[in-house]
Amino acid sequence: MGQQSAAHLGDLLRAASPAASSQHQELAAEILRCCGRVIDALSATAAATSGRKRKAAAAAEYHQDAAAAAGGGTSWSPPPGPPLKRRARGAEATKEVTSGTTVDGFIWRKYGQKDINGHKHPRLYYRCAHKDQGCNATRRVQQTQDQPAAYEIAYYGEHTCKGAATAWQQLGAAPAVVDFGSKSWGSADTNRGSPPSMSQGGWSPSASSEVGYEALHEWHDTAAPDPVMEFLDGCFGWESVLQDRFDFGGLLHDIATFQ
DNA sequence: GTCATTTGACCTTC
DNA sequence: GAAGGTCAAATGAC
Repeated sequence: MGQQSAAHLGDLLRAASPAASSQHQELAAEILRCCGRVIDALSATAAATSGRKRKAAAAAEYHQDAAAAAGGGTSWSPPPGPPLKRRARGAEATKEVTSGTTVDGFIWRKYGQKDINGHKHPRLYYRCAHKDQGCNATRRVQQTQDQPAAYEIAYYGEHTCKGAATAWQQLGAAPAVVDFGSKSWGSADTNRGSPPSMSQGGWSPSASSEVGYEALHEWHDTAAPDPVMEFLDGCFGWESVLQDRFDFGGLLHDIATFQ
């Protein structure tokens, strides 16, 4: 999507000023190159992960088949049939290691806790609070041993609930710039104004991304609207994503979240 | 009274 | 049989 948007930007710049300087052209080309590098890196990461276990490889194979059947899309759903009582060890997951358990925009409900062999701290199990909507997303939180302030979080399944999507829409902004650092933790009726699940550590957006976005908006609100500005309006969020959180684990999760 | 969390039991996988 | 993941009754907070 970023690649297409960058190409679109190049077209708009050419249309806006046919005699545009080579600097503009070079900038658009650079954006396209960046997108290409990101996609290559993500593809390599996915391939490495899927090759670790037979089951993961099988899941990747299913993924590819499903994507092909869907016309090249990248999202997929688990195979049909009754849900497994228990997921296989080493099943596909999106993992990230964070300081704190992070607020990721979803409301999680704890459903279990288990002492794990070789781990000093118990493993915590969460599922999406919108399970009643058929959302089967779960996450597993494990406090690391060597770094007590760090948590290894594994996400399983996709969010199919409406809650997450509508939250973005209601805030009227690109997902990347939603202010999770504020007091608005999900819906008030389900969460009574408290953070979703564990809150130690937490996460708040960097000042640069939040202030930067507002400043850019203020700047461009004063300018005359034109196609280029409309395009940029929809893309400011991407800038803060890449600038603030450019680690592949987090990026993979961001992508899954945005989908 | 309602809802989220806790925790022991049960189920599945290895 | 051990270990990990989930269920569901009990418990506590609001």
